[in-house]
Amino acid sequence: MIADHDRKPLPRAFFHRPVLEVAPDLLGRILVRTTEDDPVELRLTEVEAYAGRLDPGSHAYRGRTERNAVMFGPPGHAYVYFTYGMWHCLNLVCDEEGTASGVLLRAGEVLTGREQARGRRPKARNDSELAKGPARLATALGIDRVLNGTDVCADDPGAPLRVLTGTPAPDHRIRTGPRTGVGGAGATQPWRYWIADDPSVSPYRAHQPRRRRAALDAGSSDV
DNA sequence: AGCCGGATGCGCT
DNA sequence: GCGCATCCGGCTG
Repeated sequence: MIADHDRKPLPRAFFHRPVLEVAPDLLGRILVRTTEDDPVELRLTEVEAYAGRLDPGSHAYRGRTERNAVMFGPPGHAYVYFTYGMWHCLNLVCDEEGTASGVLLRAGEVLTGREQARGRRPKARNDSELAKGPARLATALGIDRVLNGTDVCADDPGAPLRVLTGTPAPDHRIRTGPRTGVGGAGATQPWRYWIADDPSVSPYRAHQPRRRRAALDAGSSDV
């Protein structure tokens, strides 16, 4: 259950701060996806910070392109990208306009609209798997590139995507560690944040450099 | 319970 | 062309 006084949208000023402040502060907040069907509401349990031009792990590291343009825009908007040929991931733009930082929403606990979420994620074996992982979260909420650039601070209760106040996670329940699947110079910063012992948090996976075909062929010398 | 490969499209070098 | 802010199924122990 979500109390009425926890249902206020986060003001744009919330996102108008350094990404390393915003990211942990998003834990425990409520993400609401509204469609023609029942809305799905989830409590954020895991996020990652991406620090734009300063961050080799960020899509914005090499500057502005058509794809990452939203990251350079005003805070409080959704940056949605398509990856691995089949998945979408959702980020929230932070900092000031012109500074391309964002927070990747990696996991959450579905609170309402479970039927909707389950319909979109038929392979989830239990409720805690509905949004365990960034692409699963986007799938469970029916998020795709159509929502790229959406204002998540809109006052309109019918807006497609909103972030509500919820109950922020207390500091002593927040854990930090390296970002999942990020390699190279971006791998060292502990910019992944999650709520301790929450069953919806995704397992950590280190970056896996894809071996090239030549290396694979050399490995199987007997044929 | 943990590792590995395939699926699959597109952005960027 | 390469590699990706991933997920899932199938394999091994």
